[in-house]
Amino acid sequence: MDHHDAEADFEGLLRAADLRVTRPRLAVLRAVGRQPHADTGSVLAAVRTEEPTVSHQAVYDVLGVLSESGLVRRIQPAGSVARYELRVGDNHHHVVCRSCGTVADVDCAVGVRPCLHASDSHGFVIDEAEVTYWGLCPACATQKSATSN
Amino acid sequence: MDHHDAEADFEGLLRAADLRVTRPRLAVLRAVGRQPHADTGSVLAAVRTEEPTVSHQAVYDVLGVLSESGLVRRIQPAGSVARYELRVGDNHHHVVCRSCGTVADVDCAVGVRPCLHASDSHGFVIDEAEVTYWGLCPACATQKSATSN
DNA sequence: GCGGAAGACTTGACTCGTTCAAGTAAAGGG
DNA sequence: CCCTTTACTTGAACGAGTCAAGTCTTCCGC
Repeated sequence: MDHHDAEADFEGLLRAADLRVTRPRLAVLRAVGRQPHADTGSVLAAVRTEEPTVSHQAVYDVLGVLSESGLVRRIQPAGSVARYELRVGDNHHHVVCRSCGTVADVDCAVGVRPCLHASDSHGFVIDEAEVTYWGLCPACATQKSATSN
Repeated sequence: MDHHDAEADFEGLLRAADLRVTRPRLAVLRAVGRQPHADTGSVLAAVRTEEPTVSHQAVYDVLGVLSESGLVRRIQPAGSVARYELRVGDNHHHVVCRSCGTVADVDCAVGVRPCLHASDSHGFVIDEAEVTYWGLCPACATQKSATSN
């Protein structure tokens, strides 16, 4: 038991996923954990505060393998670049601000995965239902109503 | 009543939306109607079969204003370029093939708009719930199971 | 601990969907 | 039919993401 009780055991997660433990991977996991819904650029910047020599290609590669392995989740709302989060496996959803692009988590209203079944799926084999709510975040909503006064 | 009974009255739709009626706009509407879920490049190609001199910028502009006016709907599944469809206002959803990217329509399981309500929306003012189902299309599904034999 | 093979990272060029900017052409109200 | 508004053309630019070649690390087996 070390002094990082509150932090996830990223090294263990990587080993459990049969992935090599490297400084860039640990730094990316910490960065995504610290800043949920960060885009690649933000992750890169955050990583470089701890590991200044990490290349942008490494961050793309790492985010790619972590996504494939299910250690991070990649989301990409229309009109946005790819964003990443550590919260995986609970099938939660997202609400996106149409004005500023801010993303927030929304718990699944149904709770089972996939949490919706399509009425007619055209023969597709469906494994996930992704829900994106669109609207205005509190800040943009008050701003808009103030402007229209 | 002209000889195009089966076709939508695109000119009327444009006028109703307070948009000028132009040859590029009519051609884009026809193209999107013919080929639902087409990306910008396909729309451009289709438009040029009728109007060979239309620029690619014009297609971007037209798709932009038609989307804003609600005459076409823009979707952008993660990892895909923007796609467009004429079917608007019925809040239907989409199923996307993880393997080949094919998109198909799925009727809304609930039927009201927004068809889901978030349990805790963090103060966001939500106006739409967009559902994307992920899986494999019939062709890719049979291909995969054949390969793994 | 140590060596070697598999895999990760660095560097730098490049692709391509999309946007920007300036000038020309067309729509449609008066 | 003219004039103003707004669309469209042309051509350059942007930026997220990818590709490719070479170097460095990880970690397994000894």
